Amino acid sequence: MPGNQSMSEKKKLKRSSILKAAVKQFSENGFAETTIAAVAKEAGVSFGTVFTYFETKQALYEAAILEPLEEIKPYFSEVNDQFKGSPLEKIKEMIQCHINLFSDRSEFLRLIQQVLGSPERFPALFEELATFVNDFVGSVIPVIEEGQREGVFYKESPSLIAESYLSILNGMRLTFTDESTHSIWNSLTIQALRLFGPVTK
Amino acid sequence: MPGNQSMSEKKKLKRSSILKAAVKQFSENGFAETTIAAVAKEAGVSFGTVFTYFETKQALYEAAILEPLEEIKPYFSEVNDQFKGSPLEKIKEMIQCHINLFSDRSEFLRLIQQVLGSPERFPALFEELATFVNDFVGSVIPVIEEGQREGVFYKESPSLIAESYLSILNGMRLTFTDESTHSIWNSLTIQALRLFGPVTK
Amino acid sequence: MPGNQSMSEKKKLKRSSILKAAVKQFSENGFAETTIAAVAKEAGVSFGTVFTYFETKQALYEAAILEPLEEIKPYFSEVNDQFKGSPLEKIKEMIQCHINLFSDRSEFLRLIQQVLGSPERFPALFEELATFVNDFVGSVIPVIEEGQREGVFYKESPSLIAESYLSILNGMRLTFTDESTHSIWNSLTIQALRLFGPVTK
Amino acid sequence: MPGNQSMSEKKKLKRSSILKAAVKQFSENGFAETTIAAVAKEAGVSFGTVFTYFETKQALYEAAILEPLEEIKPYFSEVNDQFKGSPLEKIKEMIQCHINLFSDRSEFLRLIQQVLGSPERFPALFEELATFVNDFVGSVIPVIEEGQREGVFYKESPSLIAESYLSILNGMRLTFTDESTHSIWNSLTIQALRLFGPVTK
DNA sequence: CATGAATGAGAGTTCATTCAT
DNA sequence: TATGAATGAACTCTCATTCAT
Repeated sequence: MPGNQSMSEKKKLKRSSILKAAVKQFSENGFAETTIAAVAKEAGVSFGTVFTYFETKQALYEAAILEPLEEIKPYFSEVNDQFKGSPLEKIKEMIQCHINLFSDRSEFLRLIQQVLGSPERFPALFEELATFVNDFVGSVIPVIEEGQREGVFYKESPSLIAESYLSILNGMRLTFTDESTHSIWNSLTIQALRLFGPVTK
Repeated sequence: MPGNQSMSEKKKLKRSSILKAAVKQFSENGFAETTIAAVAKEAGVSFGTVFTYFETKQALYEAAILEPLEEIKPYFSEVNDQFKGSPLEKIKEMIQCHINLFSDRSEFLRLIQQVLGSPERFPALFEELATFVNDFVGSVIPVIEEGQREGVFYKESPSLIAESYLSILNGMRLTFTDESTHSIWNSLTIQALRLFGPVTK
Repeated sequence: MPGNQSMSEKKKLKRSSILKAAVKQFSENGFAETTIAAVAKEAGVSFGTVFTYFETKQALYEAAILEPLEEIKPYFSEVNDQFKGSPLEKIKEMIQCHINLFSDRSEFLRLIQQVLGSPERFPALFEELATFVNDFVGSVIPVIEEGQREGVFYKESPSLIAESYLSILNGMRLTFTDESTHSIWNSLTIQALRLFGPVTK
Repeated sequence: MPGNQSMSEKKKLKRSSILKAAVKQFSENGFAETTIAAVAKEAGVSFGTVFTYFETKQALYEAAILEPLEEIKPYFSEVNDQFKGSPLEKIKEMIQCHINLFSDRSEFLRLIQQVLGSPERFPALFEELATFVNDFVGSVIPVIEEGQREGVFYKESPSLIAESYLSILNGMRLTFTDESTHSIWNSLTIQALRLFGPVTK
């Protein structure tokens, strides 16, 4: 029955508008200082409706983090396959891609940093992020090693390089709060690249 | 009168034990999910006593950030004077110093990151931190410029170098949560240095 | 839909039962010594429900005063029109009417006196009452003046007469706390009347 | 020893300055919303000192009412003896005296009205005031009766006359908040007198 | 399914009172 | 005696969650 179909569509839309509102509110005000009522208002529904789609506030918070995380994951996996060219070119492309991501999705990244900053408070989410980090590190190491064999990357522990790269990504989101200016983000690319190898130009 | 002296001593001790407890609790649980009662318990006083020393929870939070910030400030100012040797040596020393600081004072740094992550929520504190960042950048730029003239640092915008350095410092605190292992922190020094210039060894 | 109607009915009933309880509690214990919990208990609801209908304790207090004041207003306006006969008969009737009101609604009148006794504490409410007084005085003056022309009322400033009449009304509520005995209230009518003119019998 | 003497003097002064401050604060803010700290500040002492002179807040409140009441009592007793002339003259003088008292001591009278308005809250004080009222009524009745025999006062229950007189006194304090203008208070004298008998001029 | 009234646990804050100095 | 730091009872208000409509 097409009626069912369209109703299901409607419901999905409503659910995702709530989730979007949740990302916004949680990222601005944190878990505790975000009220379900504020999320509902932002999403244009009554607060009772939020509970129709998400059992508890905690569940909403987890969904607001885990679902966007799934969207982001592809950009951090299969590094060797999805980017093309020499190791240096692959990493350059990857950084460009990540920087774009980070400059666009500042709200979601604030959420990530809330979790990273409160491991005891959100253990399950933190674990999920740790796995994400490990997967990325595992995925990028082969590229780094190849670059090292080619002599273009520092002879440094590949995992350390990968982790310092994640550090600067995260740190940039804290340091450059005025997200908009893409020019700055672009010029950060080369700084990130310098964690991998000496890049003069 | 020595009585006055010792009473004032006692009071200062109590105040600082409350402040220390506040740093711990706020850093673990954030502003909203930290209760005054928990701080009081941690400090070994009744919750009423907390209000003897700090007018409101907000004031306690601000003190927990601003007072340690004052202690930290010297390490981020007068870079050119307080570190010795060539520009490369100065920066190396500076990084070593900052990394030690960051690895030791993880609680306080979490607080900083809470503020950086919620500029709208804590505008006054955020402004304070922005000033701190600007002062540091202003203080380190001459050293970078000298290193650039010597040809050991990248010909990159000095302020961009300085800010990317702060980014990696901040980001490291998020990425390496298990603070203890100093060995990791040490090996991060070289990665930070590589934001300034090509460092092979 | 009758369902809507009845729900709205139910809510109005609950709201007014809370308001009634508030009048009782506030009049007995004053603003500060009345707890929302006590009002809720008296009204047979949980204290959270009180906040569903009144935003703050202060708002509840204001409603407890202003809403009954609206009910009372008609008895103090259009004096010339609503009471019949000669000026003396009009005033006599009016006093009778007011005395009945005052002897019946002692709780509400205590609230009024709390506000009159704390103008700095409740400035908005006080202003409202001042307006009420002025309106009454303005409304009764023509009747007094007519009585003066007829020679049955004292040749005294009409507004002074009106205000002294309000004074005795208010004062009676303080002096005769054991409200019940209507006989006393009745015999007070003549005393009030004597503020207007010489009444022998 | 004169030292003792003067210390005792000093103490009495301090006690009375606290009491004076208490009358002011309690009359403005009521019992519950007056803090000991505010009284202490007004009196220029530390709040600990207040407890040196008055055991509890309640005791301070009672003293703030009962001690001025003692000062006032003489003006409400022995009416027949302390005022001179015919009954009409006596009553006229008495009213003048009371009106002066009421217009001068508005703070204290607000306290009285707080107690009259909350008999359940301050039963002991209320009882004290009831006795005061009874004593006054008993003291003034003979004068009224004499005036009635002379034919200048209404043939009305003397106690009712006395009580309605107290009512108007009390009510005036509520109605005329802007205490200062003595002219108004003076013109109120005649209105009060009209509760006793017909007074044309 | 959507709504929002009802509930009450929980938190910040105030302040009388105690008591060591 | 004077002081003010320490304490904790008590109160207002918020808000997640439930559930009847």
